[in-house]
Amino acid sequence: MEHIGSHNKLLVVTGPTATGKTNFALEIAREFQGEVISADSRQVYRGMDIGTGKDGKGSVHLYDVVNPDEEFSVAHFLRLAVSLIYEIQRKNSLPIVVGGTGLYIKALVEGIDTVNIPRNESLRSRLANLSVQELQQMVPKSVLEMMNNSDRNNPRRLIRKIEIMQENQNRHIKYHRRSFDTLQIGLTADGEYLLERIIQRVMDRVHKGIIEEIQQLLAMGYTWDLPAMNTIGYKEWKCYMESPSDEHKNEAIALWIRHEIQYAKRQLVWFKKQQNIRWFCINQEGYKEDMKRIIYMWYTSS
RNA sequence: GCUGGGGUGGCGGAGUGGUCAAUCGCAACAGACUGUAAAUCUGUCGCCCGAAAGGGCUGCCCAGGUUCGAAUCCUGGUCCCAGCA
Repeated sequence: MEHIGSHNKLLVVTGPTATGKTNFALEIAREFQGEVISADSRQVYRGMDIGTGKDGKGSVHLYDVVNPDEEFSVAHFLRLAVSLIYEIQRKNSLPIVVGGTGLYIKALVEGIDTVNIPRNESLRSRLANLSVQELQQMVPKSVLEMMNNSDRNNPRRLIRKIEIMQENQNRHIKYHRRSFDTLQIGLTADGEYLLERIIQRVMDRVHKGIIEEIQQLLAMGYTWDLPAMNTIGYKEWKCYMESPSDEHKNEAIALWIRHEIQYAKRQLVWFKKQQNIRWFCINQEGYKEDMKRIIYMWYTSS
């Protein structure tokens, strides 16, 4: 399992939505003999293609790995991605992880301590209807004090904390960071330009048939309360699906665009704190050549 | 033209004499984030001074009035909506 030299290289392409990450990654894959792995929490769902923008379907790993009513999380991503990376490296190819799900990328690059502690369904169902205050009372003061204010008020985080505490200590096996020789490329764009691209892309997806895609998902029995359906590009259509009209359609599109913009901003907040990402602005002349130069230098170094 | 309803902060929408710079939702802005992360959560959100506590100013269509005190009551104006003509 030892990887040396160019055999343990890992290229990561990340950044906010609508910056052309996937297409760029596919281009690099062709030029550098690599394989693309998606690091996207929504592209894993089968049947959700248009709304999640699965470019290069057929030549990207980790698209379509579960059905929309199945569970998926960073832990699943990590297991799948790590074994794929090893496999690709073994073939002497370059693994290229591309995606905007910041947590997934971070988990892959920096490791994540408690991944080995799985969900405890019975515990979760017991806690499901408790209020934030009740949940807070279940975690020790010392732990609570270590949490920041927003986490302390976040039921999901509290439940996870409780879940972790319930596990016995020996399950606390830390996830050891794989020591990949990693280069992280970040793609971004000026505010104005990013907005234009987002709007353009939403309209494209409407034309490509997002409505039909959702109708199909609903026909297959998937419901609006699934986490998968709580996805930008899908959730906005609930009202329209229940009573189709031009008005509802326009509302859905407007909402979708807004959510997409908000999402991009949230991503940027996250990325601002991530170290070791080499950023490139896509509305700058020659950015692609610069990136390729950097990648080439890294790729050929030992 | 008559009758009824209504005009509140960027928007939607509470409030019907004091505890109201005005619940709440949305938007906006700032931020958090280690098994739902395209998710979830936090803070700010009239203007000015202040790190904060706090203080000052303007304010619920407009103009007057009643009252110790009005977004809330009265009068007039104006605009919108519904019903009747």
